[in-house]
Amino acid sequence: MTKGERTRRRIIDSASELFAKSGYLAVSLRDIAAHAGLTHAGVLHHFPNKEAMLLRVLSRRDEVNAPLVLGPDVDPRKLVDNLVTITERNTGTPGLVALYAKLSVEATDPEHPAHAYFQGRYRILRERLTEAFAVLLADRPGPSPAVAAQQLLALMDGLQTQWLLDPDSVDMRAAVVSFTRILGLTGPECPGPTDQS
Amino acid sequence: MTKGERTRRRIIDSASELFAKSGYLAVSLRDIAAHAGLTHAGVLHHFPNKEAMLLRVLSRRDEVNAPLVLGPDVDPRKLVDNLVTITERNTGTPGLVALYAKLSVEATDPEHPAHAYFQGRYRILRERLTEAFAVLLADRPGPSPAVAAQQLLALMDGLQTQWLLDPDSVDMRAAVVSFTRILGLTGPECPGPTDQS
DNA sequence: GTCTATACGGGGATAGAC
DNA sequence: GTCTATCCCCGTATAGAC
Repeated sequence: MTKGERTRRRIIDSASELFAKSGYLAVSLRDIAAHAGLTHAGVLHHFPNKEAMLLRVLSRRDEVNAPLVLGPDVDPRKLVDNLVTITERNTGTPGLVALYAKLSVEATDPEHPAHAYFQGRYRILRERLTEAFAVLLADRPGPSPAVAAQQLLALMDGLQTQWLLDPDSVDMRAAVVSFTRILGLTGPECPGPTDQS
Repeated sequence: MTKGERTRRRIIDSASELFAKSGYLAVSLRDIAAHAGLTHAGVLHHFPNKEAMLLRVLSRRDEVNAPLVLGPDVDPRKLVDNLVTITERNTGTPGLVALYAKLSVEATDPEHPAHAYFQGRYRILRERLTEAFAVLLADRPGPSPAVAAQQLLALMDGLQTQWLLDPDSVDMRAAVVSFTRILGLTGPECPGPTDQS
């Protein structure tokens, strides 16, 4: 591992920690640089701009969550479980949840650097969920697998906004589990992995 | 109408237009001032700071939509219809949808000027929807009225993100109507006001 | 009351020395 | 690869012209 790679890693670790604690806007390049042990100009030698660092932080998180949903070997029932698990896990990292929520909406602007990234991300997620739901919902009344996929993704995103605004107002996990149950994606037996998390 | 009032109006019109196009953070006081035909210091004569302008823009839009949901004389069934109507209407004003979506997520930050505004907005909406659903869902299986309220609001918000990213990927109205139907808020008869919109 | 001119501290980004 | 110095823009504040 070269010196540059080590420095880049230090920078991203610092950015990740500071972003998660205080959000993207409240943290300056000078803050990150100081935390990583160099000047803000030094940081910008390794990343073209602040936003590129943010995207790097987020994509590193995707490397953790993506296999739970997009992996080749997750069967439909397990995929639904994993979505609940991700929702649970999100409850522990409000900083990162806020970052993702902010970026996905900002990226709504076609000129935004992350526009294509999020377009592709949602398209792939919808496709993957549609496939899984087609199996689980075969011949059930209610929405088509494609619509159910849109709905579940939208629900998860929208719940985050309400939860970030007022954490006590919403139980994200309960709302997601409840939705999978009315759709018929989950049996009424057990709400997921465990009830305590 | 005094000269001051006309200027204030011009400023808010400009701010509304620019915020809708680019979001709150990306638009500067100098941008707004130039669009309204004065200097940024002139703008700050009419509004104490940028935050006050934002809140003024938000409250002006609420004057249109709020009666459809929060009005004292909307009965439960009509309220559900109105939510579908708002969803339909949103399809025609992507700029305003983007503004609200961006702001509601930005405002997740406790330091954000509109934080309290959006906290209160969601709280009231949840309360109002919970009351209405309590009537419509009496003794039905599925989520409690409170959870159903959280879910429907979350669904509407999340659909907007997907729709703004890729308008052809999602039919917001269809997804909302479908959801009200599985909940049992709407009978299977008619999907709402009309099917063509 | 309405507005311009100007200044301050802090932000992201760039140029060029070392 | 990292620094210092610099640039321009931001929100905000004040002084003063009309």
